[in-house]
Amino acid sequence: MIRMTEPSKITSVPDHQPAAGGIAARARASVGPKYLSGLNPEQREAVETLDGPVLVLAGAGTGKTRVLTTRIAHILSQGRARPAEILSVTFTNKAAREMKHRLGQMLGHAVEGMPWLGTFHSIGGRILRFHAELAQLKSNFTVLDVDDQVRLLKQLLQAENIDDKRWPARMLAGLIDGWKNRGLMPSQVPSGEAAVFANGKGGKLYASYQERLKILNAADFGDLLLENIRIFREHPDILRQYQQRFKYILVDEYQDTNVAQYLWLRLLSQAPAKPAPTVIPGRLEEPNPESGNESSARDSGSAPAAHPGMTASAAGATKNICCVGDDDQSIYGWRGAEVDNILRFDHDFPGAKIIRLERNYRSTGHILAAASHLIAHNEGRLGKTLRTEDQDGEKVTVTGSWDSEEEARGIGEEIEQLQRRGEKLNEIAILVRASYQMREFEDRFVTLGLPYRVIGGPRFYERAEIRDALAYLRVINSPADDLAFERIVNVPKRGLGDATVQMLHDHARKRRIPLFEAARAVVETDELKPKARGSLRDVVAQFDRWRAQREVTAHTDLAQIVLDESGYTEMWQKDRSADAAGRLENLKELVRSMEEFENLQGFLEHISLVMDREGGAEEDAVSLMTLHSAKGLEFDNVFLPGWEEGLFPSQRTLDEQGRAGLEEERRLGHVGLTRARRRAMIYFATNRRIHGTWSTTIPSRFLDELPAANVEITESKGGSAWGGTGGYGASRFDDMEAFGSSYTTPGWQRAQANRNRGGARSGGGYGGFEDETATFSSSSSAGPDFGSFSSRRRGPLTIEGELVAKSTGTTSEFSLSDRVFHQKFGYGRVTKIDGNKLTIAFDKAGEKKVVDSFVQRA
DNA sequence: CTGTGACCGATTTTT
DNA sequence: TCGGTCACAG
Repeated sequence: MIRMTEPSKITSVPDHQPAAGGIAARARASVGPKYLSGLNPEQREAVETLDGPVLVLAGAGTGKTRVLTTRIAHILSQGRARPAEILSVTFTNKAAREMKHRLGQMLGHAVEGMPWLGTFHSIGGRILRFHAELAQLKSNFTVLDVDDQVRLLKQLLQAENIDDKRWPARMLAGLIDGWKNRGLMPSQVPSGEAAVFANGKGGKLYASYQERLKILNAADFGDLLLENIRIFREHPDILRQYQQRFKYILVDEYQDTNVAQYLWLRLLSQAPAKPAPTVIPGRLEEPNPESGNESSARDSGSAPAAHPGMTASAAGATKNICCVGDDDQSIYGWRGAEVDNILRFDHDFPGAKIIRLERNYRSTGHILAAASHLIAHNEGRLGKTLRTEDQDGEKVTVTGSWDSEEEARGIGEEIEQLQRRGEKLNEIAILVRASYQMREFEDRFVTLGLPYRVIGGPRFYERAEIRDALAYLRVINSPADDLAFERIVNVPKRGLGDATVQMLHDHARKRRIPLFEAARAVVETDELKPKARGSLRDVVAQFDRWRAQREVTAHTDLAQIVLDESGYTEMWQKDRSADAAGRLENLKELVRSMEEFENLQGFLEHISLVMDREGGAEEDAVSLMTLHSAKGLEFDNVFLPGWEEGLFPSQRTLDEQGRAGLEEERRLGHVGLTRARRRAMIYFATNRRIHGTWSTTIPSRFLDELPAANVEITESKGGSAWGGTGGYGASRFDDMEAFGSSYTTPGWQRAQANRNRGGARSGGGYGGFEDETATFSSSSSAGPDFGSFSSRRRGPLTIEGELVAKSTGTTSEFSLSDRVFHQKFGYGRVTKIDGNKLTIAFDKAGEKKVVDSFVQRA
């Protein structure tokens, strides 16, 4: 492995000063090394606490990445480990790149020597390639994308004679993904859960899917970790090898880890077992969520002894693992992230040191106060109190408008106003809950001629043209890649439709050969009509030729040749649709990006893990994105439209996840607010068109949860706020008392009423928060005031019932055909049970899916 | 095998 | 309302 250049290269600035005494010398001085200066005491503690497990609770804008990178620099400069002995994982390629970049600035070019800095999946994939044969794979296995997965599952469904209308392949893909996220191999899936798909065939399908993957020499994303876990468990010697290698482990965004990632980390973070491998205790043995008692044990109080075996053998046996995260920013529960992981850290890693980073360097006082007060309504949290030494700044504004169109118009005007005041468009973002909200803004911006860019959306490697191109290359690289072959055999159109593919399948299965070889054989027979036979023969011949050329042509050139000769480029050139040009551009970009890799093989191995959305983003433009994709970003000015019940918090989340869902939505609100440096502007509309039909909405309950002292209710656009640009008649609002200076909208009133009812927890998902009216004096006193508020909230770290129930998949306490009552839908009868989700036939409201905590026995 | 109309169903997204 | 998927006709 590449050695770090020299310790003395470490500086806190990118320049290369000779640094006579070197870092080590300075480290011994009381001041400490230079890179530590400029850290606040908590940050510094997080960097310097090198031994044992550490959890850094890093609130929004508190310098989390800085801590992570400085910690690595510190480990290296102290000579604690060499670069190749540090495992550092992130979730996204973007985060990994950012860390590499920052490290590069601190260390010079030593980053080259950090081979284990990457995403969970890329590192898992890397490890899996080393031991592929232990997973019945070859080291050049393919990583499947979602399309491939679905296509494969469709075939399995057909083979099993299952109606893929009633039981869509996508749904099965989702289930399998969920199981893999939870670390479950086919045999470990709780039978109840395996049965929910296709009348009990779910588990069997999962098993045969895995078998097919091995035959295809392929792995899906979930396998990259799951197969690691399996290998580590079955081969303690291999595990030990990695445990010995990784002296330090760092994890970014720990609140987003799922069970599989947690298990993976747990395995790697145990100190290497010396004698016979001891069984690693606690959750490791039973990722099986059916043992739902675990949670209550965990919950029932102060007993770290809930993991008896672990405390015994793990005390002092856990290595140096440092997880950084923020429970208040956990917004990916719906895709398998376990807030539990972070909430339970000190149980899982006994003796863990917990460090809170609470000084925020991003937002002004009012914004921070609003965000803190909002999130304080959550119960399942570890509790942090963000503070700033910045000025109060402007209050968070809340603006109501008549409908979503009005809302878009108002925001458009406000943006123009900001622009006139000299704000950069790059410093303005609109964060929506759901992507369908974006359309209205796009329309408006197009009319205004306001440059904007949508962030998120389909990623580069998810685009059809990229996948097609990759499929061509995959078939060249591995002729047995049936999924890739199937994808492009008729792209561009060659008259080789379903019928032909079906017969190739039959052939291939009978002779146990890949589709490509089947095609070669079939061409020699007269089973196909002359036309199809001719095109198929051409295809086979073309691939043979490309494979031969591979030996003598650079891989980038080969790619270009393939795209041209296959007619793929031409297909898009002929295409008259608006995005055809962009697709051709993407193809060029793909070919260009291949240069970074040595050969086709290397390119294909990494591409599915590393490809990212395009960079671009040079010109000045407003950013439009979902709240989810805004995590990790910051802007001077942030617009938060659509704060209405049903949309935000999303009704669906509430229905499906109950209270845990509400808390996750609230965290989303917290994430949104904390994106803003100087101005946060919230909007709600009274009427919104959802799926085509207009409906009247009420303001989000989250508005009620904002502290009055830091919020200003403004009139909708064009009005007094900045002197009135006239233009549109603001008059419609003049009559509405709603937009005066106090909380008097119907929603507010309803909310007040509900709140006063108090206690009725299980009713509508509304908790009763007695201290609603707690006023936050503005933020000069923010520190102490927050402190007292939060410390009142920071009770025992128990997790609210549903949260646990949801994350551990316990089964419902209800049984089929129970008679139940629901606050909103009235009486009904349970017709289906899926974990804690019930399907209930209501007497009046019809059949609905609800979370069990929302109903009571009637 | 391909192009056209009916129909269903609608969050959030990374790897 | 809109867009994707599916059955059917050519």
